[in-house]
Amino acid sequence: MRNSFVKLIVSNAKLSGMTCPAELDRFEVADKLHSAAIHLLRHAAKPDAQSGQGPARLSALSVLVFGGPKTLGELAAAERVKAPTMSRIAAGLKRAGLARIQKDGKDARRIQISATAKGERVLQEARQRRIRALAEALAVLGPGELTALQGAAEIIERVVRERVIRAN
Amino acid sequence: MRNSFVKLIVSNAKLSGMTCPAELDRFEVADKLHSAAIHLLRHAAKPDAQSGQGPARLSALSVLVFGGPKTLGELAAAERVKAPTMSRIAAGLKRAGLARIQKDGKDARRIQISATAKGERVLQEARQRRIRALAEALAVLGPGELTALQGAAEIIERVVRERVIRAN
DNA sequence: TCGGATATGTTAGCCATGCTAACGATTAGC
DNA sequence: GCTAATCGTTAGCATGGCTAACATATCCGA
Repeated sequence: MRNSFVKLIVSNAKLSGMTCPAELDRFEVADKLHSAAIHLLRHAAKPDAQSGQGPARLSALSVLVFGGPKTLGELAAAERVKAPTMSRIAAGLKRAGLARIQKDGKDARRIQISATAKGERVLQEARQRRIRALAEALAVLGPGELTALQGAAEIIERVVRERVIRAN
Repeated sequence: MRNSFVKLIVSNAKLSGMTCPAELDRFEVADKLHSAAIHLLRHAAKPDAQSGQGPARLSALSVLVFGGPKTLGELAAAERVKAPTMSRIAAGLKRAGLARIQKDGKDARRIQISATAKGERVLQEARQRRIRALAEALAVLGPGELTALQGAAEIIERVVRERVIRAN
């Protein structure tokens, strides 16, 4: 999936249709952000391989660890994935001993998926490795730059959340 | 792959070992950035599906369009992917008429991969859709927030680039 | 110059992750 | 109670990562 979209102001201008300066800026910022996000995630993803689990499983496991037990449908929705995909991910987590699957007492169609102690440990270790790798990279920054990044992260979350809500 | 690592200050403190406030901040910022990057890319990736090409192909194609013709090895290195993987991606691009593959005159082992006119068009359209989706999301922001995001993107690029160089 | 080492791609085959279609079982609702 | 909706699974397809093993081609040292 690895990427490297070169940032060309020229092509941004072409894309935006040269409408106005504000428009141009948005496109430029969007392009830079996209590239930065790709590079940041590529950097952060490296340590995850050590866990022996794929990204989909780690991600689903994190939902279970931080969000508590979920039915398959809930987990699929949380991960924005279709039910068959999550069915397979859950089976993989169970096979690896990271999650348990129990019947729902009230609705026999449903299943309850929850993280095991081993699952919690594996997730925390993977998370620790990933965040530590990023945090080490951030160690070269001063407090002002850290604050800028934190603010940017919050802006991004807000913007994306608004879009998602509008889309639904 | 979809993710949603919940940000818990408590667990950050646990991860950092409670060494000092600056350490804690780095972990917190790292976690927020990671989450924001995932959500941003998830948002930006949606329009790409319209192109009918997978992300790996689009990404490799962008390298060809913006970086010019490449040998398979060069393209694999640019995408941080092994040769067999890029071999298959290149075959897919050729099959879709987005790239051409020519023999290298000087070294018969090598091949030259380059984007076709159709490839350029398809990439620009996909890129346009993707960046436009992001730019629309950014439309709710004021100039100060845009500037903050741009600065953050530059900081991220700098930090990650330094790490990559150091790792090599 | 020749022959082994190195470099470059390809093929085969594994696994993980996404999807849709089709199905089985269960529950809800009229 | 019968029909329709819901929930999960299975089967099958495509993409995209990997390693191992291979075929060529080039390089380099004896």
